[in-house]
Amino acid sequence: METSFKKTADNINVLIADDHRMFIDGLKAMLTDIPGIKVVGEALNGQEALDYCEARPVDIVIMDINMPIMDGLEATKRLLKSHKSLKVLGLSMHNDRHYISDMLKTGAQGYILKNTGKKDLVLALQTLYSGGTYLGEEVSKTLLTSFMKNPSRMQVNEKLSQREQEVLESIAVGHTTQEIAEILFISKNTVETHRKNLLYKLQAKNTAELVNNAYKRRLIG
Amino acid sequence: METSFKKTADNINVLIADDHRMFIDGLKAMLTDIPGIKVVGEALNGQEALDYCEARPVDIVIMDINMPIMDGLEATKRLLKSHKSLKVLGLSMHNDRHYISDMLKTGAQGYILKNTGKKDLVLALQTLYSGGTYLGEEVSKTLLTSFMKNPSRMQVNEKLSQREQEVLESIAVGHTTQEIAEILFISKNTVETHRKNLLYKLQAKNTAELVNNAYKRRLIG
DNA sequence: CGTAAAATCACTGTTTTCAGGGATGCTGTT
DNA sequence: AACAGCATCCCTGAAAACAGTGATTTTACG
Repeated sequence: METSFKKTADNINVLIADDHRMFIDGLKAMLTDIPGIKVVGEALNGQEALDYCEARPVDIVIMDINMPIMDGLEATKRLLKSHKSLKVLGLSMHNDRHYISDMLKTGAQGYILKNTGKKDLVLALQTLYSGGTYLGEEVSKTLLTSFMKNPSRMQVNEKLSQREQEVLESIAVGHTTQEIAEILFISKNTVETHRKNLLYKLQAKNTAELVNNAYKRRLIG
Repeated sequence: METSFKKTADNINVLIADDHRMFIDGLKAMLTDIPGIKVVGEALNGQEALDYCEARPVDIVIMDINMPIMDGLEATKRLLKSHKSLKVLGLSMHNDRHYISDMLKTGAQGYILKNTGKKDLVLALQTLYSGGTYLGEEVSKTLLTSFMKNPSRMQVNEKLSQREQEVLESIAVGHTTQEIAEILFISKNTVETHRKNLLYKLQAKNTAELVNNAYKRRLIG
């Protein structure tokens, strides 16, 4: 339970994590004249976001998903583990089912697209701060149509193992099974097994579709 | 001095074209306090940028490459055809050789990444306004290393024919040569020839790399 | 400690891709 | 008329991918 005393007069301390500095600067400039919201820091990758939150109090992290060093998903997971009261507002340019559900599964309380306007951004921050969940309009639609289409199938085989990921990337750059075997110091047979599992997990019937689906699900790119 | 006031027309009239409204707002906020630069308008796609430039005088267009309706390349081409004195500053998050060279070939006088800071952005705008060309530091590096690696080959085979494009897309979604032949009502041999030419043009050694490279060059996706 | 998931390896046989030639007709341009 | 580019078609042989099974070892976790 929260205290009976609401701290409405207090500023919401916001940390922006995005690898595009221009975007950070823009957001900061955009939020300066919003009363009740204060951008207290910025981070160019997940690791920096973690470091910052260790050092200073933060209410909400606006978290980009695609970042170098440590991406937004991993950063969110770790952040929420150590800072229970922290809120994370997922931010991405991709209105993609996998993106959104990954972020929400990880514990983010909100998800907005980069084409969101100032108004909705502020609304999202306020909603999260008061304990709610915010999804942009387009995002909600995507999630809904996604649920409609999916008769509960094909949910199990979502994540790839470490090894599968490595094989996938190697396939994508054009290596043959034999070459991959040599690169990873394993048998050709093993690579074929991984390839087989990849085809199944990504519902592809050959390498071409495999790479294509991997791009669509942002497993590579 | 001729007049007590310098011509305020010294202001650089900037139009921002980007499909992410949040980014536009951010940029605008970021440039408001820069003397000599004035953001006079915004466009969410290439078509809007064209329309705006027809209606009002613009010095520089900050042009995102990936936009719906009409992308930055096409918009730049058309803009420069009708407005000779206009400058275009290419903007993208991709530090990719093909992106950069496409944009420059189209006639853009500058190219910066979305992780550019305010300082460099202003510098870029001023450089372009005074007739120069501006490339960000990372961008220059990419271009240089690209030239180093490329002993002048592989420039000719840039564009795909209509048929090749169709075959490429069909390959990407997982169809086999035989299936594509049936879909396009042509012989299997013909499809194989197209596939062969695609592999050559995209410098790939198999379908996996083909799809991968096609994504990188934005031929599909 | 048991179990499940991941990673490893193996074999067989069919299908597909890939490399390498060569050939024709139809465009539009010079 | 000559030329380049595109689309179409054909053939062969080697290499790789794919389908279908089965099995062992390692690792992670409750």
